[in-house]
Amino acid sequence: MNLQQLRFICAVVRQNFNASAAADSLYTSQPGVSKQIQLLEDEINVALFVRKGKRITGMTPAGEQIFTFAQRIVGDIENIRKVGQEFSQGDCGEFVIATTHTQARYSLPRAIKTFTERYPGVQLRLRQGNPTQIAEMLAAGEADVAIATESLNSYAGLVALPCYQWNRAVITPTGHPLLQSQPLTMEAVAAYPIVTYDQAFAGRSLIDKTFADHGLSPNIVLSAIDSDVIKAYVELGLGIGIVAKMAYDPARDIRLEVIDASHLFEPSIAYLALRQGTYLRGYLYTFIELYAPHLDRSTVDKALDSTGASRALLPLPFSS
Amino acid sequence: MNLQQLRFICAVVRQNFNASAAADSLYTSQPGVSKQIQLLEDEINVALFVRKGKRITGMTPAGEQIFTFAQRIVGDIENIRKVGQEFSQGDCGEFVIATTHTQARYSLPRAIKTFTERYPGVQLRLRQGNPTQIAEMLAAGEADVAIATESLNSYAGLVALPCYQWNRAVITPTGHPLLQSQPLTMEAVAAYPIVTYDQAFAGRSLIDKTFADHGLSPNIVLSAIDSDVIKAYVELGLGIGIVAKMAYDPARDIRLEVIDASHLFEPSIAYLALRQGTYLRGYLYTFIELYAPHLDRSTVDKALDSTGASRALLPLPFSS
DNA sequence: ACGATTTACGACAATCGTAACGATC
DNA sequence: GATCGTTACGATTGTCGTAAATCGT
Repeated sequence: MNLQQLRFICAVVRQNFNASAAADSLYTSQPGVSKQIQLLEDEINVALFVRKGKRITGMTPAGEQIFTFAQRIVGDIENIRKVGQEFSQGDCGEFVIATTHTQARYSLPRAIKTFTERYPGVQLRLRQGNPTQIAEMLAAGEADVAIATESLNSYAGLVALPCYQWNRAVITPTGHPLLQSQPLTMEAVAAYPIVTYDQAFAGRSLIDKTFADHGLSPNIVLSAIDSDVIKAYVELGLGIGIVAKMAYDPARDIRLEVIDASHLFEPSIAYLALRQGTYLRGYLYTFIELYAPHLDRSTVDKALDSTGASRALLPLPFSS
Repeated sequence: MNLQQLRFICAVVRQNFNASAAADSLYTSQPGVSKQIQLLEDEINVALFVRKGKRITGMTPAGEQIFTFAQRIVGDIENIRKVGQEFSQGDCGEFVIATTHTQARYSLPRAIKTFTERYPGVQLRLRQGNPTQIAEMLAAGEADVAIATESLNSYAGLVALPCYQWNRAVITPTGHPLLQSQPLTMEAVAAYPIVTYDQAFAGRSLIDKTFADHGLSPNIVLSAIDSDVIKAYVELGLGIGIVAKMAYDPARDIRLEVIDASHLFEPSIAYLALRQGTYLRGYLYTFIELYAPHLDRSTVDKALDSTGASRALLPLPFSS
């Protein structure tokens, strides 16, 4: 048995039981992958994969059990590498944040600016995607942290930490009639065509739910994945926008006006997610605390090696 | 990086930083061990061991961190092997119980008899030792379970499950004057020379504490590690014995008489310990349930992957 | 001076990639 | 017929053990 064999198993599973794709993802030849897997199966005397003729279609029960261990092993190998870097290179390395446009554009810049100043040696990379992609990147080890509002807690093996609450605002072109209706009501909002986030983004599901709870069927004329696109179309007069309040910048958005909608929609919580059982480089703790000051090192550590049950025990983040 | 290197690290640590002993324990040459460790140190760019000249004396901080991961990896490798055996060989394999004489002689036989009948293919081995040795055997992977009354919970990485309560009895030669003093008191017991368990065995510490709490200084003329030796010396008239009640067998011990001492000493609890994070063969669950019926599979699983905090949540065992 | 670790070197084994083959959809 | 997995084989690499050198107690 050797590490390569375990890596191959994990890759084949991750690539939906496609050995060729697994070989590509590990920059090696496909026959090598097949052979090593067979060698391992011979050694432990159990078939790991279900084969239909020559095609791999799934896992045996034994394979599933072994896969969980193999996963943890390759994760630990990665951890060992990180410890090595931490002690040899100190504050150098690569740091990949998987996040959504909204977070990247509006909530992260301040923390990232301070971070890059403090750690000039750390190569910072932002990878954008929808919440599902983000969770997959994190789970696959392609990112060190994931930051988003939704669907980070559904993935097994990930731990989501609440970072901050945020509220929504309605944006309109200047001089829009909605600006007169104070206080703002759901009914008033629903009377106009709406531009807002795409499904599965930035709490869109909560927006839908709130309208539904009021018995309203809003006319969503356009949905987009990022606030800037939404703002652009609102400026064009396509409709009013519902966006994260933090996305409105009075200095820049001179052709838009904003109406606070905190009282209409429940606040959403942005989460920062980590893989369970990963070794965190020192600068990662610093970054997390810069981004969400209540998440200090010991809090993160506690959440990280708990089996997820303690998520509810985490301190509630401040409201903003 | 490869598995052998990680095995070597674990062995060197376990052998108190003696590379030669580590090599022996893994049936390989010592230069190979040194070389592989150096290669790994080069690869991750960090010294793992502190060397005084050419002698290995300890670990660096990085080494300690890496060691914990290496340990888990080699454990998981073992787990994978076990899964393989479980599915390929079914009810075959080796099963090592590390335990004390008292447990082996008096509490285990019934469960073991049923077990061996049900699993004729399983090679059962009993390894005796004092509680510390037992815990070490288990931690080192030389045993699958450990069963003892004391000091199994002190070891990190082990999970101790309460199995049953047991009480003590005083044994005397036939016709001993102590048999007249009913009910039995601590003072009456302390009036005679005593033969009982050795330090660190079978709740000896509790016996000492109980005497001390009564302000008594008993005359312990002999201490032994097993009940049979104690009984032999009591038969010879060396003194009265304090033993586990289950150690008295009215049919065999015809030259001895017994007085229940359950009201004098708090009951002790026998624990069954497992390594955290180990994969348990199916027959192991069966054995545990045979030995302690309240420890069914799901209870054991829960205790096994919790971080130890849930020990207190386990159901209290029945009294016997 | 002895025990323990590192260095050097040679034999062996394992892995990897290319190429060809067989099966499945 | 295109994709996917297995088999075959040669080149390379890496690992292991013996022997010798070096260091520290």
